[in-house]
Amino acid sequence: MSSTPSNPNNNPAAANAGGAGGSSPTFSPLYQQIKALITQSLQSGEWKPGELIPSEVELANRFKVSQGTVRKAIDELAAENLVMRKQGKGTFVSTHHEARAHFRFLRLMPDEGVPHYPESKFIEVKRMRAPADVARLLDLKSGDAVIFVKRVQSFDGVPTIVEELWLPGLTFKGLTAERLEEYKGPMYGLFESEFGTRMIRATEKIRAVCAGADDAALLKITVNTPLLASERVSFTYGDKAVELRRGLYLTERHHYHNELN
Amino acid sequence: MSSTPSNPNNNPAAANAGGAGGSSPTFSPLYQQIKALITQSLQSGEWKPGELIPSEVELANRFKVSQGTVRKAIDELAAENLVMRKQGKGTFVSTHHEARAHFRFLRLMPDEGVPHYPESKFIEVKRMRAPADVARLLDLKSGDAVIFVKRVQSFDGVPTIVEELWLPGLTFKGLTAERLEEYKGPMYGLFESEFGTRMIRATEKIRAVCAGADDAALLKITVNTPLLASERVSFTYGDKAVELRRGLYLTERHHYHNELN
DNA sequence: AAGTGGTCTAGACCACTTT
DNA sequence: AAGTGGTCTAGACCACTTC
Repeated sequence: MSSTPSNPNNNPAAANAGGAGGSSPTFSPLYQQIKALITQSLQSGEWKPGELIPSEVELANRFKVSQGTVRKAIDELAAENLVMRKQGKGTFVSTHHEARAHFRFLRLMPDEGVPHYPESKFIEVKRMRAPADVARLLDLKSGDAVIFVKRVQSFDGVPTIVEELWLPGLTFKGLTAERLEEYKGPMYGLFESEFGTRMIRATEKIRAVCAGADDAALLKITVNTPLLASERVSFTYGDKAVELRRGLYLTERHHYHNELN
Repeated sequence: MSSTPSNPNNNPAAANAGGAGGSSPTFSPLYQQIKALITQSLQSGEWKPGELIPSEVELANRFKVSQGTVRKAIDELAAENLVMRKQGKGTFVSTHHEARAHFRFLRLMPDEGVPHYPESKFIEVKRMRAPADVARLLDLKSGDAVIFVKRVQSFDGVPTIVEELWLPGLTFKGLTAERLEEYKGPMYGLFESEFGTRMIRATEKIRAVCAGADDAALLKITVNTPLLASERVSFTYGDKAVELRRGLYLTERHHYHNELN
């Protein structure tokens, strides 16, 4: 009946994820499909951390959808910290080489003074076979190759954190103590630049423990000093676990900061 | 030049927050103004926790803006957990009387098994004058009346949490031990229903400490057992602090769970 | 001036819930 | 059938950045 030329939303299926059209029983909103396509380009490295991604208009043309649909997709990616929007300039792929990204994962704050990044001293870096518990958390098979890292971090020369890390050997092949020591800044920045693996999310379990003899020596504290113990599993795109990190935090001049929303 | 009748976005100032129009040097997007108006209605109790708020169409008519603008305002309120959308039914004011709300603030999870809410045993409830540190965190004057609460919480009969709370006496006038004891469920639910004060956000500082004699007795553990110590300040609308809570958590069969995004 | 993201509108249709 | 939120489009204009 309508004589107006408008014929919106014929859902041209222009942006399907490349599967066989029609046989898939699962449907999702267009903007979710667009979001998935953009995420794929991020994951594949088509657009690298720190780089500009195509403008909303260009993506809308490419995917044959309206700018508003692309916008909604990017809105969600921005909310998940995968990209950052800058008015007048464009949308950039998030990177760990930024002050603002550092404190998303470093939650230990000084009781007084401004937060800053600690210095690292590496105690041990070696290849080994994954123990059962590590393999389970990293979604590997027991005995698979992993890289083990142990380090102490200090704030203003005061040893405060002892950390042990396990990384999948396949993903981080070639990681050496020298490379770690010469790199300044968060490890996640190195992982992103050198190994193309970007941490985007993590879960953490925290408890209180007493310092053992070894850890007490490293932190220069007395045995049985109470410490925060954190077990963190980090994930990259596709919810793939790529790091297990167990840390002990001295909380005499620092605290773990959290926001409950 | 355009002959089309469309004259959108003349920004009719229909939805200004009631201030003197024109003299204010600060401008904000329309949807932010709408969001502020809706928040005011939430804060004033015009729409109470659990209730349905007016539909998007009705709010759009009321504020003389498009439905899309109201939608964007509500989108943000939903992201902040102030309201909950339910397709086909409407938008509801969030409430602490819900299973899904409980675990936003209770982060202590069992190492094994499904999370559930602990039972409370109240040790002490009294009115007192705010010590300096409490007053500072609650934005009161030192010596102002506060209500002090101390309780022990148990999971399956195992004492696990010792908590001390300080509440502004003015806001929580009439809070008694009896009322607390007969109430089942999270305190935030009681605060919301009985005192019209809804917690919407909190910040937390966490450290590791050793159990002292008193706390060890309450938790039935030995002195010097390591415990998680949490200091939480909770806020209601307008970033007003309304609770200080200091908790000690036994983390032998539980852990503090956190998601880093 | 041109390009980018940010806001706002108007209208269509869809999915879900209730009557 | 009517009402709600959810998706999608098309187009206008604004604010900011760069050329």
